[in-house]
Amino acid sequence: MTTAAPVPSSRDLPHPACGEIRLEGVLHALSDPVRLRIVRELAAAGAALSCSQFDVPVTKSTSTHHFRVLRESGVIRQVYEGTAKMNALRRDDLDDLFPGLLDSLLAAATHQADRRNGT
Amino acid sequence: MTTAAPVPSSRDLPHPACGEIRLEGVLHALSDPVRLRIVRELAAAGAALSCSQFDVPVTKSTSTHHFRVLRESGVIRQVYEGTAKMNALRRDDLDDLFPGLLDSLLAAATHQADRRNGT
DNA sequence: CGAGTCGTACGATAGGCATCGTAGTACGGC
DNA sequence: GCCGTACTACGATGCCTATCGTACGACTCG
Repeated sequence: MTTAAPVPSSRDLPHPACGEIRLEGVLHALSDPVRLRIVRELAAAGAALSCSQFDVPVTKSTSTHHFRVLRESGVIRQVYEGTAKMNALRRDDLDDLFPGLLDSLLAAATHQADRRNGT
Repeated sequence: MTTAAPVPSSRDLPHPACGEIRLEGVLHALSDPVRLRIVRELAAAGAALSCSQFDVPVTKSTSTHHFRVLRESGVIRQVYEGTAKMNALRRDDLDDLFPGLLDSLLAAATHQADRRNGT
């Protein structure tokens, strides 16, 4: 099981409540190519991933920055698990707030990537 | 009639071709509250509007800037008609490139506005 | 032609932000 | 206790951008 053995490791991170998530913030978060890529990998994985498992073309400190932007805008949820920091899409919250938006965005990103890959 | 007598008035404006429209650019354009508001008004109107018909809380020169960002990102199309500059959503192009995205975005914006208005 | 309206161009300004490097903290294993 | 790993915090830097005011160009109407 994935949701029943947290042991959340004392360190906690601030997340916006559902009511605090702003559409503009989500769009801004996803308008950066690096962050869009992170979200796409996260959606493709369908599960939480540690920061180091992502394939992004920036240094660690920059990627820390991007993960924070994603968390503070409400796109992902971050939880420490030992030395690793696990990242998960807030799909349920986003689907509740903005029905269909996340799927459209992911589909659009895939569509665009396919087109640029020459079909 | 409104759609059959162009006489485009010599002044032409550069627009990105469909293939040049980037998802990141569209999201960035819509991540600004002023521009999101413009797009919502445009979608609600369902027709082209002149710049001065929008209710935005910025000066003219700033609104010129926002309209240009929207045009250069591929979200709207701008055409001169006499002294007025008509703005129209590129709904067909966007729907073709990113199916369902625009509708999800507009629905999300409306949903959020309703929630903040206290239903 | 002259005046008024609509929108632009340009410069200035202030703030935001993506990026990096370095130094440091938290945790797990030996 | 010590070391390695994972990630963070902080400061610096350079770019982008949202905002404005002012001066100007394009067009319409009298």
